[in-house]
Amino acid sequence: MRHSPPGMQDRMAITLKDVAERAGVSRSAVSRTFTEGASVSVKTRARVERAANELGYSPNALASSLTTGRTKLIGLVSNNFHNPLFLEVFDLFTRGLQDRGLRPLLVNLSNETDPGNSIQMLRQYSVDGVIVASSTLPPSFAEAFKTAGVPVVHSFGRYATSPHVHVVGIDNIACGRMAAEALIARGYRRVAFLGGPESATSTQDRALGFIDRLDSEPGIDFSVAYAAAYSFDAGRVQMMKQLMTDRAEAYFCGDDVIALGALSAVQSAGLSVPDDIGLIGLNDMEMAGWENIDLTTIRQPIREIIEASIELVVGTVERPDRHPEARIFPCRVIERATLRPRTRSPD
Amino acid sequence: MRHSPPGMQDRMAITLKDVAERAGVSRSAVSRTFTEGASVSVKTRARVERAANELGYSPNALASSLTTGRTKLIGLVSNNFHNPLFLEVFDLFTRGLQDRGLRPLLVNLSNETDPGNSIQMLRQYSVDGVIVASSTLPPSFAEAFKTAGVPVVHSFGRYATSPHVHVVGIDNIACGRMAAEALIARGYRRVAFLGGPESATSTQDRALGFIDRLDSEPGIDFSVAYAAAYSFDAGRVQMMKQLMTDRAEAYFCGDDVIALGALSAVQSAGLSVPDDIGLIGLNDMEMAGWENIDLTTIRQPIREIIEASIELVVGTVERPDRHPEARIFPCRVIERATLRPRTRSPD
DNA sequence: GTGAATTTTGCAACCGGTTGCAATAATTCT
DNA sequence: AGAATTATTGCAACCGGTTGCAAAATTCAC
Repeated sequence: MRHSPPGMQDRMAITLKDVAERAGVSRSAVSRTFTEGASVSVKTRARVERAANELGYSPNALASSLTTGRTKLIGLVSNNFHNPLFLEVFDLFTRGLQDRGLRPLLVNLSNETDPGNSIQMLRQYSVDGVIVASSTLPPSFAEAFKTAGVPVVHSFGRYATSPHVHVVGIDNIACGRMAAEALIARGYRRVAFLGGPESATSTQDRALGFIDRLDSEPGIDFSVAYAAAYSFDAGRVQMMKQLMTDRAEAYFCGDDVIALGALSAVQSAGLSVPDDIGLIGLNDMEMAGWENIDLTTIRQPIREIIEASIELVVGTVERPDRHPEARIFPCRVIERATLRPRTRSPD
Repeated sequence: MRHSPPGMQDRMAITLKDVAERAGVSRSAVSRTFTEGASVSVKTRARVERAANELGYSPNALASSLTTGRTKLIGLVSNNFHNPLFLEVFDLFTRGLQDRGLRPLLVNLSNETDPGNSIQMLRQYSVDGVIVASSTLPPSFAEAFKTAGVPVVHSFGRYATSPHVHVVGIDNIACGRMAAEALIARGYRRVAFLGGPESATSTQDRALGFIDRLDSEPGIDFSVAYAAAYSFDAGRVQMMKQLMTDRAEAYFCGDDVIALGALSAVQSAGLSVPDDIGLIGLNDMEMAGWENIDLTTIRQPIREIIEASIELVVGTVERPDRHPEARIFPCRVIERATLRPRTRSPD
């Protein structure tokens, strides 16, 4: 009664040995049948495959990882679970990894800021590599993985001239300049940066570039403010404050989701965009293109960034001593409806 | 030169044996030190822990799974990577699982519809259990896991009176009725259902309930339409069509994200909400509360659903023969600004 | 201090695979 | 056909842990 009746899926899984016995071959033969490029005659292979099918066998990836040293597990760690952009990011990462036969082990470090725990747990699971997908974590976070001997890529990380780990992303300083440029070209004279959290390197760099470009432009007034997080609420709250105090003609928001929050604040205040206030975001997330939002923004090529990240992590798994690399992708302004038209033609 | 200098992290990981040698005890002793409730004297434990710290040892979870039969890996499978609600869902799932020492292995089946591959791969990785988080997959999908002997919970799945697998979610039929009720109470006489994909059980049930309630209400005209997906674009496109043909006074949208698409279409057409057209969504995703959206909607208690799902999958891992259960959580209307005020008081 | 009861410990086998190596079988060449 | 070469196969050890069992060490009771 307890022992499953014939034909019924048994509780415990079928193993190599079962297949070997059924096919009348050694366990090695079975193993070889399922290993790419191993030496098996067509005859045995056929026999094994038949037996395997009849039994419904599929090899245990974890057991084999023990000897091969590869789990095909990739840690995907992020702390961005409130920015809708990251749904797209997770979509692309999971698909991209799956397409290469890799499995994402998702780590949410919304609370944590210390890499220690994540590193420990990801090592326990012998992940082949790790992708840190976050622009709000410091470079040291990703570096800690490297120090621990885990191949790592920091996606959306800070571009350093001599990086310690692989970084894939954009040149945030250049983006800041680009935003300044866009505002100048539209004749705005009083502008401001409405950034994400000040501690994020991405925010810092965007501010840097923005300020740098404006400094070299005579007759422009500008200010800088930071939202508490890359989130709608934080953007809205911060924009509310701006509206009460020193209101600018146009804002460069450090992220689309902050721009959306700002937009909401502006509308609540009974002002209109772009007539009263201009807004430009950064990212070009899906929602930015929605017709009732229609946000002018700087597009960050996330598909390319994610593809490159995966490629890089795979490469590093194969050659762990590979020299750290920074892959930076160009951004460009997407013209929509939250800035007034250009008054100057492009340079 | 090749062999790492003392003090430096060696390429290959530290194993049980290394620790045992250093501590001068047997491998069993080390294993026991790291196993909850095993018999070790305080003295050996101390010795082992010291050695382990010095070497930076942490046990290999995969190797131990081989004998314990538990990986603490939970497959989290979904096909909803375009509905912002699911970023919240993933956030809550990953956090909830992590808090219990479980690791989510994320599976994106945006393309796939056949459970075969996912089942195979999740079995290869010996996941302890699987959570299918989707309202657009048929019950048979989750059942296939069960048939394969994998503990499974279907979150956001269809409520069946005699379920074959654990289901956690809401009573979609009741929600449909609730929506109808809300529209009736506000005096709308020409109403419509603007659902998600017709193949999704959630859509079907919401339609069912909606129609059922309206059928029993004299003097109400209603129609039914379906968007191609649970996405903004699909909602917008479908609403455009509605506006060209038989326009209703108010729409029950099968999901918030569809409601947002519809809202966009309405606004593009130069109409206003709720003056010209009323909208009620379903889910109450974060964005629905954003002040410039302010969508009236039916709240689905996702925190509770996710908590229950995790609890249920954990329970099923412990007792695989546990009787399938349906946990249904109540929903309620969240009053915001996309329906005109009630004309009747609540019953 | 002695014997019994209880803890702690190590041995060895096992979890489900992989792989170097030597033995065997199948081909190829002369 | 026989020797030389090449392809296939099984054995046995190993990957990094766990665990039943019996031996050794402690603790307890008297």
